[in-house]
Amino acid sequence: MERLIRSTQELLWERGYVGTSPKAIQRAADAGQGSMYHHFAGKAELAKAAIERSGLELRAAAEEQFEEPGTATDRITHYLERERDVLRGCRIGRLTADPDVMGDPELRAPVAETFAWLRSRLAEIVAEGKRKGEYPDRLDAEQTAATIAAVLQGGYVLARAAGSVEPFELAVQGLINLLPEATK
Amino acid sequence: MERLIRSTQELLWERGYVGTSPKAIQRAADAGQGSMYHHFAGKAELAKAAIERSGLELRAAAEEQFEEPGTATDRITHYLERERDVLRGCRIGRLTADPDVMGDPELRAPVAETFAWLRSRLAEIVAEGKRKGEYPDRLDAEQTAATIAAVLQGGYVLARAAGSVEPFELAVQGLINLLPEATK
DNA sequence: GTCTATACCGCGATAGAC
DNA sequence: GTCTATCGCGGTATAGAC
Repeated sequence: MERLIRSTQELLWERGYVGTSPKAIQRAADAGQGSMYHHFAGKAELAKAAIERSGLELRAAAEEQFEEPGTATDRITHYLERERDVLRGCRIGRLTADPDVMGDPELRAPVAETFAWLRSRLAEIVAEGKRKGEYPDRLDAEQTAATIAAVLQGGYVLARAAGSVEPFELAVQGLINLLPEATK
Repeated sequence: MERLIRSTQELLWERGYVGTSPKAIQRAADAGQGSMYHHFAGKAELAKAAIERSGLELRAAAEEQFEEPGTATDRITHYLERERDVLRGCRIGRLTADPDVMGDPELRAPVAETFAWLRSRLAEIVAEGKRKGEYPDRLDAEQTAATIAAVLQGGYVLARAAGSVEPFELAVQGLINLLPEATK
């Protein structure tokens, strides 16, 4: 049952919801048909569990960087430059392309919540940077937070399109260079 | 045949490659089975034509903004703020999530080329801004170009996740505010 | 060129045995 | 709880008539 969820997470990441069949999940989890349908009502319910799990993991991984000591830019930079499996893309952001996920409120909710959390967490950090004089007052925390999150998500897209991590790294460095710096 | 391509473009945009069946295309194009397979060897070939077409259209639409008069920031801002069907996402960027597209060199090529073009075109504009003294020398044109493209692609992702254009608009404004300004 | 018929396969789920 | 059998449906393609 744990294996079913983990396998579903992997397959959703790689192939999305539409591209993932119950049979493929069972194969990957080394579980039988009966087992899967005993624990979960169907594909959607299993996907829901997997997406929620992935959302929690994303938050935990991000929070690790956010809690690092240092200035706001330090923490944001840590987060942006964290080691990532860039060419696999974002497990959550990916689902945004899936009409069956976006069309089902149960599946969509964890996706929406994950990004809502991420943006508000980033906004807190930017706001703190403003309070401490690291950033000018005119910098809008919500806007900047959205920009940071977007660069990551878009970086994945560009990298996958190019088949190379380069565009991702360029985009991230480009953003870091644009962030206001008190020290320069 | 023209209708087949157009319908495929629409369906790929909405449902992706995996989620689009030949039958659905035929329905949308009001064409028969035989007609489709007469003109195209199969789903992949038709998709290739549709993706190439969408790539050309994306380039044409972007070039329209890039050719506007004004400073580099003006032109970039025009491009970023152009009216878009944000919640539908990017027709090309979307395909990046599709393993069957990324796995087929024929289908992947037009996706890769479109973004390669976009980034190099944006880099030219940034470079011109540097030459004209609008941007400082230390601004890296390729990095900044990647950042701009990423904000758009990521903005779509965030907007779709939220079910609202707001995050897209925040991300775009956040980026514009981060761009160096000679006039302020 | 376009139509209809046909084929084979895998999807997603249910049923009932063990 | 897990297994196997079975089901109806749609995906993707081919064949041959018109």
